[in-house]
Amino acid sequence: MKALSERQQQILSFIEEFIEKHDYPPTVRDIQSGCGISSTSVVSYNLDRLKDSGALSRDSEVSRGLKLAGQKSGTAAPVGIDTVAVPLLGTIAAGSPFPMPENDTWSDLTGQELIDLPQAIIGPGNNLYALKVRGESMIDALISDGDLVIMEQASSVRNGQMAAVRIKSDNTTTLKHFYAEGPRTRLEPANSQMEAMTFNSSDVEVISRVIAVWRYMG
Amino acid sequence: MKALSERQQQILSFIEEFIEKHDYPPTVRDIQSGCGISSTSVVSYNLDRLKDSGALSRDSEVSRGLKLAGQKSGTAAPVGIDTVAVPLLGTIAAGSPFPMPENDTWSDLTGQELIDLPQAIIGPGNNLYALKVRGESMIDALISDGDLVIMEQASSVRNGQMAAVRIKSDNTTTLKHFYAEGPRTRLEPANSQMEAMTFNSSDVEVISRVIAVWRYMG
DNA sequence: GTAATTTCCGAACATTAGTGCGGATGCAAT
DNA sequence: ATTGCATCCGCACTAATGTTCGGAAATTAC
Repeated sequence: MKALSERQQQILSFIEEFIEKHDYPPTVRDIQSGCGISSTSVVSYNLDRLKDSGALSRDSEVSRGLKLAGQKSGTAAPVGIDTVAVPLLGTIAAGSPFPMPENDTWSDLTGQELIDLPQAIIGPGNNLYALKVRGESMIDALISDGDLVIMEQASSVRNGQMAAVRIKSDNTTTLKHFYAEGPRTRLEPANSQMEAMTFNSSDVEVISRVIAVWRYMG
Repeated sequence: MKALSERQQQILSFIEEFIEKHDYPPTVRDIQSGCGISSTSVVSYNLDRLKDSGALSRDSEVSRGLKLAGQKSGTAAPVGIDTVAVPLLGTIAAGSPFPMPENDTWSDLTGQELIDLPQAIIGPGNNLYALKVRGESMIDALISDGDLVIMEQASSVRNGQMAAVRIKSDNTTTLKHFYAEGPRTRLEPANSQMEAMTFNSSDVEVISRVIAVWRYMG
């Protein structure tokens, strides 16, 4: 098999980088400008060559219809791990309204930041999102300023799980361990040195389940 | 709490299947026919909703400019992110000797559990390792039972950083914020409601720098 | 009930994007 | 030189694709 030309190598690695960055393949014209090529037909030509050589597969007449084949031998392919992209929806601070995925206030977030986390440490979970903690208002949940809280949208949780719950009568939201005990609901801080509180179950609304906490101090 | 509509769920799972099958996201019209929708504008409308809810991110005016959030990224697509493999060296509990990387030869990590973490959230760092916390002995460092502590081997740290330090006279090891103040060294709990302690600097030995804490509650 | 909101429809419209073609350029073998 | 081949150029053409808008239908709120 004929070796790939310099241009083809260039295009190939551009495609790779592009996919890594955007999660979808580039268009012919993306490649054109990205590789400093003066005509789309040159890209088209080289893509055909790359397809012939088996370096990628291509769906005709389909925009971005590119699929990279396995890495060429010699380049040490980093072992890909399953990751989950979690959107960082904003910050949570004492007194501020608790951000929720469907909250309109956050709807027009442009360039929503996504945090990639390994599936292995996140576990299963569907509507995940992350919030950055501001202030020390959740110190009794062992969560401090700057922490990143990973949450899962949920309207109910099992006993013992930590959740973001809203006390309707206070209109306050806190993170506590949740225990439904019939008509009453007990909320227990993570710091067991502090006392639990109980409320009427109808006064407690579960907003989200806390999946994990990430604290970075580097 | 408002959940995604049936149609939005349908679209979401179609996108997921499509990416799994093709390695690139679908077009608006792919979704239209795939979900039996009679107008592209309906798809457009619901995609905007899904974007608002954070279920996906979208590049405007870009064909197939979709990226799922909170879902597994396509399995076939090697969208590798930079990861760091951190060895889990053991557990740390009150009273037990503090495990150190010196105890294990770095080259012989067979059988050691490795934890993959994205480089992006770990930051730089050389001799990283992880310890699992057992017990509540570090509650005053805002670290509780089951937490995973990411550490970097270091014999000195900057003031204010959290470190694993050994008090030689006690032969105890704790995690505290470290402040070198000349002949004396002050160790401050993360929980600022608790009091700091000072020791003779010669009595304090820095073992490791605390990089991050991961608490999983799912 | 009415009103407000959400969702859907249909049909354009405006870009975006893949393809084709004639002709150049460069290079190596003849 | 001349041929053959691979690559590149510019341009146009067509298909693919995202967007918009008025209005209808369904749903929810009051």
